[in-house]
Amino acid sequence: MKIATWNVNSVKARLPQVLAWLREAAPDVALLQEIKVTADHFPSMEIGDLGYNVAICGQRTYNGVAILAKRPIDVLFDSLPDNDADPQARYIEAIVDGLRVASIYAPNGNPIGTEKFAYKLGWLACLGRHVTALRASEDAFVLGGDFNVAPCDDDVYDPVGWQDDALCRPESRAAFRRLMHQGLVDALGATGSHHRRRYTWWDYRGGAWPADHGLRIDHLLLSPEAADRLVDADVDRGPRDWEKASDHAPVWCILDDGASQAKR
DNA sequence: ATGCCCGGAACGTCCGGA
Repeated sequence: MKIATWNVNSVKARLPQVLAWLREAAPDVALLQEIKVTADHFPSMEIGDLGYNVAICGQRTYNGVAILAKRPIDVLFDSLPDNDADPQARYIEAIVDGLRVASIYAPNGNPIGTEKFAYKLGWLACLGRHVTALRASEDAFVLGGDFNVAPCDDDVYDPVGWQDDALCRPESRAAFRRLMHQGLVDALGATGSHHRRRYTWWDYRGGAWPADHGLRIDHLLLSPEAADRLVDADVDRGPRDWEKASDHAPVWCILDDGASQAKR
C-alpha cells in the first residue's frame, strides 16, 4: 500500500501536474494540502477518471485538504477534534482499507511573536492531544502532510539564516517532538540514509530549487502499528522540476499489507 | 532592511505562503 502526501499549492493551478503525478506515482492513498478550493470546485471528475475516490475539507483561496484513494474512503473528521470552531480547513481524517489516514496542513506561523505564531503552536498542541487519543486506540495510522516544521537543523539548507523563522523556532520543533514522543515514526527517518538531506520544499524565489536550498517540512508520521509494516519511503523530487511546479515535492511510503494483516 | 516567485482575488496591488 503506497501512501503519499503532497502540498499542491492550488489544485486548480496544478491540475495537469496532479493528474500526471497520480498516473506516474500511482499512490493507493494521496493526501493533498493547500487545494485552495471548496468541495464543489474540486476537480473530482478528472481525478475520478483515474480511479480515485475523493474526500475533501475545502476552503476558498487558502488552505484546504483532501484524501484521494482507490478504495472507499470513510471520513471520520473534517477538523481536529476539540478544534471544530477553527474556520481554517487544515485537517481531514478517514479510514481507507482498514488504515486510518489524515491529511494535515499545519499553520505556517510567520512572523514569530504574532497571533499567527500562537495559532500555529495552539494548533500543533491540539493535534498532539488528538494523537494521544489515536495512540490509545492502538489503530495503525498515518498522519501525512505539511507540518510547517523543519524538525532539526539537518532539515534546513541554511539553519542560521532560518533560525528565527516559525518553521525552525525551538517552540515549533518542541511541539513537533511532542507528537513524535508519543511513539510516532517519521517514515523518512526510518528508511535510507539519515545523513542524506531530503528536503520537501524549495522557495520559488532566488533559484532555490536548482541550488537545492530546501527545507524538510512535509512528513509522513506512522503509528507503531503502521511502522511495523513500513517497507520504504522517500521524497519524489521529480514533480518539483516540472513546468508550473508546486513549491513542495511529494513524500511517499509503502506499507506491507500481506504479512502484517495475516499476523493480526 | 526588503524583494526575489507564485496563486488568488481582481484589475490596484495586496495578502499569504515558507
